[in-house]
Amino acid sequence: MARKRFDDSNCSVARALNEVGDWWSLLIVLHAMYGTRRFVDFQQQLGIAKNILCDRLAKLVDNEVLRKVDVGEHGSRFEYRLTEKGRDLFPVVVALRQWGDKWNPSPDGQPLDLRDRDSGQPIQPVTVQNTQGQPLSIRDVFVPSDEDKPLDEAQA
Amino acid sequence: MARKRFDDSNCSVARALNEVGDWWSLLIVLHAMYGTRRFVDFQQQLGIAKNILCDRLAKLVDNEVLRKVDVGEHGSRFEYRLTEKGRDLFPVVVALRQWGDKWNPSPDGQPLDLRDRDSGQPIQPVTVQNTQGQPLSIRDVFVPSDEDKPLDEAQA
DNA sequence: AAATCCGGTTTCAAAATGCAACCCTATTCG
DNA sequence: CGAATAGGGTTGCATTTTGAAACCGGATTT
Repeated sequence: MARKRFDDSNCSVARALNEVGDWWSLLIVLHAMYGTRRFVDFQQQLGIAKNILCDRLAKLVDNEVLRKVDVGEHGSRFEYRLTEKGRDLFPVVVALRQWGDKWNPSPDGQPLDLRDRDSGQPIQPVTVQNTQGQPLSIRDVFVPSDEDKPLDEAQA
Repeated sequence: MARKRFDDSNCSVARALNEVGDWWSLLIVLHAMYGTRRFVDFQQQLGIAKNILCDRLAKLVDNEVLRKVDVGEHGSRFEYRLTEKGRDLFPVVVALRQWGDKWNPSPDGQPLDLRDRDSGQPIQPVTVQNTQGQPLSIRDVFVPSDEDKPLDEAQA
């Protein structure tokens, strides 16, 4: 049968994965962040089948992660641009990239080097932080709950 | 034909997605972070088919995101526990969850409330930051490169 | 002894995917 | 002008992946 969907799930991670959780969508968003905007460019850079690319772009547009803009210059030209919602995936993409760099470094061995445009300094590792800006591991946090139930049951 | 794989890709996001980029793997990791450890519990909480769960758990173990521990208490019992590599996905999961909460809030309307165990205060939104701890948007960063080539071509 | 739990494997139909071949509109090349 | 090419898709079809449910085998509870 079909892949299970989570539209109605009350877990926001599941709902998020429903929009950008398949193999291609997040890579498309990543490339969009690096400046790719046109159909053919996505296709060539990703090596994705055209029908799948069509489908994913349409879904991302439906989900308002991308906007399809008719740039009527030369015949039918369109650009797929990130919306604010799409740009808001920046921390997710960077965190995932840093994780990949750390645990599956590329043979070529050049990790992501993103720099602050103002200072020219590299960015910091993406972390979960408390109000003081101190990094928190999963063991440093808890889910508050009326009945003080364990974490196992406080989620979805 | 089959889904394309990125094992050999020189893009660490692609490699990361190869390990946790399918529909179920990241949800499994999420539940593991909330404390789920046993096969049946994953199965019931996620509503995943058993054969798929087997496959995903095995892959996560292969990729050293989970460790399979034989807790020989009652017959054949195993626990799947996060490794350090798996725990290191914490910022990714939290960032994704915050994104989901922000842009696709649940009907029930209760966003993630994770709190610092020490202070009891809610955690901050996960952001990309410069060395001073200031949040950076995608427009605030650049990829340094020898030829100063545009971002479009500096990626993979 | 019978029923149940745990962790799987097997079977089989229904999707999702990838490749290649088309299509239509424009633009450029000779 | 006519032909070739580029952009952005759609269609067909074979290969995989997925999901539901059935089955399995050891151990445990009843």
